[in-house]
Amino acid sequence: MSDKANATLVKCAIEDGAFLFMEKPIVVDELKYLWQHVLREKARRNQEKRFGEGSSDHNHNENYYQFGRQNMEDENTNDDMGMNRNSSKNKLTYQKGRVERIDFGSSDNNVLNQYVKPKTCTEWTPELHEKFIAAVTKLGDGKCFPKDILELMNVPGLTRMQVASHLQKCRHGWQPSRDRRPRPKKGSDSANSHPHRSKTKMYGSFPHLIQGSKATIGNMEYSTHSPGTNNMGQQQQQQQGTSDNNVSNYSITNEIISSGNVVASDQGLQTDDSFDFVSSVDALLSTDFDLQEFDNDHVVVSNQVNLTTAVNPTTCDAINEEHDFWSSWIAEVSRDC
DNA sequence: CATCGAATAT
DNA sequence: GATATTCGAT
Repeated sequence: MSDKANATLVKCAIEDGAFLFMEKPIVVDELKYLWQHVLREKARRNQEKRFGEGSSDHNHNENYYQFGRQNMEDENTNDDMGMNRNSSKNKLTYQKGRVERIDFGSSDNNVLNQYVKPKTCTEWTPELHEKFIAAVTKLGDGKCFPKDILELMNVPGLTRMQVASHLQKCRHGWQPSRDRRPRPKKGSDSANSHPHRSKTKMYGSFPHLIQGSKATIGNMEYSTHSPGTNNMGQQQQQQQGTSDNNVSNYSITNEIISSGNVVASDQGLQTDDSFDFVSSVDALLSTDFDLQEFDNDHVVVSNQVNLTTAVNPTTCDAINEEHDFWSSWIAEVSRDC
């Protein structure tokens, strides 16, 4: 996984033995399809056993075999495929803050949101920042605490940590250093509505702008006065990601296609939105994904999957095993996310 | 025990 | 540079 997903990187990963390259942050919808790759590998190996492995392009796939061995046989003996290991920590490296999306604007985008990869970071748009400023203003100097700000802002999905982070940024860039009260070790507190705050520690201070310093929110510059007069709106929401790579890679793309390993796109695998396990197992039997279109960065698979491989008893067993495992695994994952 | 916020990581 | 996360402090 990487937060960069240009074709060159993907190619390197694949050549190094990766089975599938995923762009971070991972979303559950992409994860749902992972089991198919495991199953396919299993099926492939079953076939290999029966027909002998020295047959064709064994060399070319050396790394690929190793990958399979480590990640499947090992964990089969564990019988939990490693899911119990640091289960809480492991949970997909699916970090809360990273997948959150904040839309306090238009409402009709729920459907669309299912397909759009969440942004990695909260973007403090001018609109968001205005709410922040409003809250901070209302609270006043000495009472600007993330929790209170968060409440006043009343933005669904926004977290206290994010507010705290933003507050910190504003204080750093904006606060005159002279106003910084020292931060001594201990101190008995007595005043204020916040009983546990030391007087000396500079809690809840109002974000101030240093004279001459620049602070940007979204792409607006803010000065000490009237932070509200900006109308840029949110224009540049999500552009980047489509361009930004300098590699011309039709050949690379073709390699990926012909190697048959990678099917990934900006929007996740789009073969089956309903995620039906039974039909997905069938789908697994085919390694002939139909490639419909691609750009420099992505390969998109089509909706139709051809069932070209015959089913045999051995394969069926393998399929059922994997099916059961991934069913529960994904169920668990879904629950926690 | 919640949460603050400077320091640090990403 | 902006945002997220950590971690000792309160």
